Amino acid sequence: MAVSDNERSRLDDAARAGWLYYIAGNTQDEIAKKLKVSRATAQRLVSLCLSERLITFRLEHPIAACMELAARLTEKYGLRFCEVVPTDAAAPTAVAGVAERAAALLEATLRAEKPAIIAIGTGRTMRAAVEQIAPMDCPNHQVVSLVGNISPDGSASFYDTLARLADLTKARHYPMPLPVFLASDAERQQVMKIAPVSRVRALAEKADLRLVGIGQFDLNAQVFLDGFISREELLEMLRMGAVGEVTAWAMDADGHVLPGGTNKRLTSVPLPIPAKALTVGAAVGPSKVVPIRAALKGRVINGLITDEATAQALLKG
Amino acid sequence: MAVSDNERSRLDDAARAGWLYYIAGNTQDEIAKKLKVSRATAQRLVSLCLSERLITFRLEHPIAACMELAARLTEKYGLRFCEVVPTDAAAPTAVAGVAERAAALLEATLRAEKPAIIAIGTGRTMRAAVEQIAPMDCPNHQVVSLVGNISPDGSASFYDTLARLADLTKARHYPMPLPVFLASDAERQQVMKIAPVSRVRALAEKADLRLVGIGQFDLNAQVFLDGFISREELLEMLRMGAVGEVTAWAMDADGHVLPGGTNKRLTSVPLPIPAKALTVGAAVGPSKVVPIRAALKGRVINGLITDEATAQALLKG
DNA sequence: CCGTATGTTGAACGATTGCTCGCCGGCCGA
DNA sequence: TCGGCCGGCGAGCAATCGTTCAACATACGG
Repeated sequence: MAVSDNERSRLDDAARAGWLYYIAGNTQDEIAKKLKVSRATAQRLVSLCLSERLITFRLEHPIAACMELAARLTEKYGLRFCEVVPTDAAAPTAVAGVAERAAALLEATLRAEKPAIIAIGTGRTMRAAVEQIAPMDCPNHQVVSLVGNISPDGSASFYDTLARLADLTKARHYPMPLPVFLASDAERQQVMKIAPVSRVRALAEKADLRLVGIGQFDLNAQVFLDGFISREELLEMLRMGAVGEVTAWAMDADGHVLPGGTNKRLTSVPLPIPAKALTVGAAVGPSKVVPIRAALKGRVINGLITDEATAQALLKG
Repeated sequence: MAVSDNERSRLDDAARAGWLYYIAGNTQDEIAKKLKVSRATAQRLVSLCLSERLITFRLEHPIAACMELAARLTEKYGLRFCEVVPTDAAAPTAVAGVAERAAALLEATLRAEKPAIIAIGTGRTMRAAVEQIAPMDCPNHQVVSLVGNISPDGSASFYDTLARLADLTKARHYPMPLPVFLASDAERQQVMKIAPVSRVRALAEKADLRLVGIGQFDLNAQVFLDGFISREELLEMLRMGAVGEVTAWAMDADGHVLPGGTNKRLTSVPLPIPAKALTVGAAVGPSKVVPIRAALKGRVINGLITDEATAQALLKG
């Protein structure tokens, strides 16, 4: 209790420091005086406030060039939602920008009165997006996972996006209590029948918003790097034309979900084609251009969050 | 048109700069390189982004609301000190929160090198504040009472805030060795002259910090409930406009200390109007709103410790 | 065409900030 | 109980930032 009290008051102070710094525009020296701590501590508090995401930045101004790109993408692919953020030339694959927009989308949905069901995928971008969410109280909303949360070694300990999201928002959450891949189609058929799984799938299918990452499907495919599928399987999928994946469903260049290979033992919630509910993909970087284009062509997604450079590349194709 | 284009693109650049700075975490040097401008210009763009409110900060922490309220109260009433603590919805008149802050203020003052004189009032809040003080060794400081410490029945045995404070801090202490009320103005005049009393008053007038409770003045007035004044006197004071009290000095709604009635036989140290030394009032609860507002209006206090709900009510008036 | 008024720019410098390092006090295991 | 470990703290320093200033560009009126 004493620990959590300490913890509490430290975060309180961090929030105070952050408020004084970013909102009231005090210098760290002034903050130090006001909170009666050394300047070094004031600095630590401000930085704690940042790292604990007590404070978040939101850019309100639509940048013309980005708007333009978003409009053209919307037009070209008949999107229901599209946001383009500036590219950071020095770090063209940095997810901070799209993560921030994805977080904004999540927050907007969660802040709505009407109880919403939000389905979410996995990956670096989703993780970063959830990290950006400001703590809030949304017990009326439900968040559900589109992808199994158990890794090949049987642990559920790798970073759990859904749990973190639920933690921050107090929304009811429904993880998919399965390995991402099972051993065979037969095993999958069986498992799909068990109540907790079918319940999660049913919920996911009613989702008002699906937010997913988009992965490349090549020698750097995340499912391969993480050891979910073997090299042989990867190569077979590539032979079958796989270029990208959404919630681990491998797709070819036209966005058709491949009927065989590892897709046969994948437990992710199926992708309605064309996407019915608002389904937003978020990804940046040269290596994501082909997969994103595939997902767009195949109507796997009907919303997109990306950056300027990627948007430009998508429009060139 | 050229102007508005310029304007537009400048704001665009500002937004970009702000994005790169706050969201992507670039330094201004990096931004300067990316936008191909000098660092000075990059700085100007970031600062423009701020001043044009292209970017906003959102602090999602209960403390944020408190800070905001404190800032507004400080502004509205020209305060030198203001703290707002979260309201405990389950116990809107609980003094724990403000007591803790009041204790922190006392401790901060006592911890200072420079010998300080602290004058203190009475009441539930003061008592709770003193209870929160951590024992410390401050023989160089002096604490003095603003209110007599003898109750109507002649005993000095009721809870003695000052003695407890002195006990915890080892500070030299100067109680006011008088009944709170004497029988008449004449008697008061006489008693004021005796050395111990005038010494305490002289000391109190030099106090670096005055910390006082703020009381309502109605049928639940503490001075009435404790039997210091009669029902008839209370009613007379109410007819004269009394709404609240600070160190038992009855004030009207504008914070003017009433010239007659029970104030004529009150022994409390007079309230300099407007308050000169840092004079902090501490109070919480719906019934305290009117008295606090009076004290603020009348410049009886120039510092305040209260809670969110009370602060909100004060700002509405 | 010139001179002035206005505004923008980058260099420079002082202020502010972030970070590293050594120190201290509390906590845990021996 | 004692030593070692760990986390937090402040001193000090290097990086970063904010502002001033003089120079330069541009617009505009004479």
